[in-house]
Amino acid sequence: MLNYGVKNTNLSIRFGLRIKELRKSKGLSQEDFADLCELDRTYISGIERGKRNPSLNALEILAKALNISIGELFSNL
Amino acid sequence: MLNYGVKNTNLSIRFGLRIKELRKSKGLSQEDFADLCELDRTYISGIERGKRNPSLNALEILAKALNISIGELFSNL
DNA sequence: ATGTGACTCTTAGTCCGTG
DNA sequence: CCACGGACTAAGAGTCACA
Repeated sequence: MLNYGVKNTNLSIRFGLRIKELRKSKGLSQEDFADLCELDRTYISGIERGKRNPSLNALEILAKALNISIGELFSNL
Repeated sequence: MLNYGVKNTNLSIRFGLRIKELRKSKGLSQEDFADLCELDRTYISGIERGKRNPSLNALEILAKALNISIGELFSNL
């Protein structure tokens, strides 16, 4: 895999912004959203800031909490 | 995160089949495809068998090698 | 309400091989 | 050409105290 040790890749940044936008459109705080996902608040924060590289499993959890498909997580990306 | 230690989740199985289908539609062997992705042959094999839980970064690599968007990886899923 | 560094534990992903 | 395993290193999951 390329990009060893590099956080803040373009994709993770754009993905984080997308999650933030989707979360806000539901009127949820990071904490509310984290509870919905049964994930830690700081983990959500890390994703939204592009500091995390979530797994397929995590994507599924995020999508379910937002009531959209995984594919839709990547619309406008 | 729930589902510790559980491989073979429904999603990873379906996703693996989707990757396999997309790879074959390009007439590529697992090894050819792995080389294209600059990923390990056994890792691709694991993904297709639903034994792996690829990261967002890995999804991007797979999508690029297949010349489709990440969202399209999840069409018909 | 959120950002952030640092931490432990587990997994992602590699590299060697076999049938 | 592919499924599958063992052993390994780098990175992700998940959490905390503090700003």
